[in-house]
Amino acid sequence: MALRKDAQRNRERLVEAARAVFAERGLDVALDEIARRAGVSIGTLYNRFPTRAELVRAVFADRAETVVRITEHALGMADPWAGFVHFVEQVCRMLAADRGYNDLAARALPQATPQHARGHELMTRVVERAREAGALRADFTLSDMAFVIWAITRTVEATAGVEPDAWRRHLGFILDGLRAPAAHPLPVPPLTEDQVARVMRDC
Amino acid sequence: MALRKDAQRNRERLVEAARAVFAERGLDVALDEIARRAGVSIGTLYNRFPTRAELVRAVFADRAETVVRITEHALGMADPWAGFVHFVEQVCRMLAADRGYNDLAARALPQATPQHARGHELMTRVVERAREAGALRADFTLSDMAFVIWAITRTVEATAGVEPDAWRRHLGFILDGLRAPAAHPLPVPPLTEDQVARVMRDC
DNA sequence: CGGTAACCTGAGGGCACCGTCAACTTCCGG
DNA sequence: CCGGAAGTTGACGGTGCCCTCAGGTTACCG
Repeated sequence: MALRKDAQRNRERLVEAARAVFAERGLDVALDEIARRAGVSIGTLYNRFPTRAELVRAVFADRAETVVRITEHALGMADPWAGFVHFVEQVCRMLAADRGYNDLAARALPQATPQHARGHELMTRVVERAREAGALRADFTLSDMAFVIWAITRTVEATAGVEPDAWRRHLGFILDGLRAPAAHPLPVPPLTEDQVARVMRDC
Repeated sequence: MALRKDAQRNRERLVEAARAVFAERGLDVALDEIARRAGVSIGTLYNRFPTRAELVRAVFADRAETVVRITEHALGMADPWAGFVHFVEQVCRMLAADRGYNDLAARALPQATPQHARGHELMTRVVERAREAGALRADFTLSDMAFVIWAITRTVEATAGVEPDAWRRHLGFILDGLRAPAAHPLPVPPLTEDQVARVMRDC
């Protein structure tokens, strides 16, 4: 059962307005501001998206695909380390460009979506390829990517208004710690898949 | 003009209650919960601390001194790098132990206080000593400490409920990126003192 | 002991946001 | 063109927190 034509149009307007408002004000804006910006009543917003999470999911659905494209490009690069760096840099660029996406990543990381499985698999490949080439330190696991993203997320939050490129410096330090020759023994094992899932579930 | 005896007692109760509540629930708890926990009315809380920031300052005033002690201990260590690591580790331990302090560091870092000047000077010495010994990378500045703190802050926030020691692993990666031999050219200059100040002022 | 200034109290108005729903409007198939 | 299903509207009650202030209470000085 498809949506009626006007309902479909309103839905698109809402997503578009939400995209803009989330991007500039973050994920916690009042919903009625989004409705107003979409030229639609607050009731309609709740009709289409009974919960804030559903609206967020609709707005950022395409991001998962973007991440997939980034990983594919990374895997196409000759140098595995360069591919890894490209991947991380591009994802961080997305964070810096959109306060809403930054908020999202700070809480739930890539968020489970249809493409999530594919993105997860490709990310794994990017990481493993760099590790097996001996460029990425051997004790780095996929779940450690969370640390990288979280870290940049906070720096973006803090510095966006003062020096929007500061995260690049921060990422420079991080990457230098991930190269194989830099590795020193770590005091604690990585988070398990299960723990990562639980962290994300706790919103 | 000193406070009346009962007022002084209430003040202490409030700070004590706030310390506990901030620690377990973060800096954004409702103020009336603190008043209730202190066995005092909300009006009294506002009498003593007209603004939330003043209460926060009172609660965490002693932390500045703790940081000073940590730096002094760090400077007493024979190995400059070990001193630097000790300093960073201890500060991060404080973040992990207190959700309120973690929140505070995420926003304003050490917060300007009386001891701030001394703490700032000692921190500078810890950093410079490690750098001049050739252990800490040469392009690391004091303002880059913000990245370290911010990063851990976020990881603590995300993982405190699932794996309270996860930050130690994250810090391991970070420290490996700060050793001199790990250094690769950074794409962007450090934040200036002025920029750091502005970041902190924006709450 | 007063008497006064300092202090405490907690009900209440304000505000911002949430989420609902009965009445109204629009679409669309027949 | 019409009837009903689908969709829209926005006022409204609910919630949680903020902050104030008039009236009652307590400490302290002489």
